[in-house]
Amino acid sequence: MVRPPCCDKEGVKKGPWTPEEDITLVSYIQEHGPGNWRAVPAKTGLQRCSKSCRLRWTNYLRPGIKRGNFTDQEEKLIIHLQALLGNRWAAIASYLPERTDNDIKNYWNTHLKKKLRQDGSLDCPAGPTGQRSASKGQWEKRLQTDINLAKQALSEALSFDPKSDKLLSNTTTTTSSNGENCNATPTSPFFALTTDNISKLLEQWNNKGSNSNSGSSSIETESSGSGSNSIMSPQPIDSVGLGLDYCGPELSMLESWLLDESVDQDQGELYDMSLDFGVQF
DNA sequence: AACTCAGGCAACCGCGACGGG
DNA sequence: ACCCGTCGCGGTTGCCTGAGT
Repeated sequence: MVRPPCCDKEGVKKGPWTPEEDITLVSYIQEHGPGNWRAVPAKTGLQRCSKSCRLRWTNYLRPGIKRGNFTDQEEKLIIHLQALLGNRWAAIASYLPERTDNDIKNYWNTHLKKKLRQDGSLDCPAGPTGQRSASKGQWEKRLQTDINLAKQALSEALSFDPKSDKLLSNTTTTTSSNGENCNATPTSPFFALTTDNISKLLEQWNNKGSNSNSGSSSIETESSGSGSNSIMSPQPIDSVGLGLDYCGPELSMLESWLLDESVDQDQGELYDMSLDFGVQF
């Protein structure tokens, strides 16, 4: 059975989004929250398929997306998570809540691949899938190496340096792609600033948000009317005043394991630090 | 100034997973 | 248990822009 493409209908627009379409989509999501993408084109009158709407929101319009250059720490984290997880960009993106999986994927394909190749550290397809041909012993050996590298990178990437790492400083609460609360640097280039209209629209949104969430500013979402979408309900985690809100998902078995191992290897400071950030294991 | 080419990025496509009926 | 609709993800494409000639 061949499934027809979802966007194969007549009258479904493709290609770059216009500022007007962005405004329409943002307005709708502001009112109803993200989700039920199937209904979005019908309810908004947008000549776009549901997938296109979702993609536009998650990759471009969603609050909290940080655009622009990747920091060294982000880069390190991506490199080693890629070594560990392979091309599971969504999983990798969950560690970088301000970046979209598409952004990370693009950055990997356009910058890091090249860089690693030049360094000679990308001599074979990265990730577990690229190592299937190796003998089991070799594969395990390499996997262990990758794991160790990933642990080290995670440790480095989570090291808090307020001077050098803007990612971790002076953050503002907003939301991540997975619906968890996260932060955007107020100074970072904002999303969808293609027109003043969008800027104004979002400003209004923010103002409305600040009415219901005291102490917040700049880019920030508000609770949706229904309250059914957690993505619209900022809940800052930062309780220690470090200026860092860990906004990714709760640490998975992977991180727990990595961090446990780090402790075993006399890297207890990472564990301590993570506790400082209010991260639960 | 005009043209070519390569890089970067937004968007699309297709497949698999998942949940409801 | 099965079917169908929807969503999410990863791979790929194609357009735009800036650098080089």
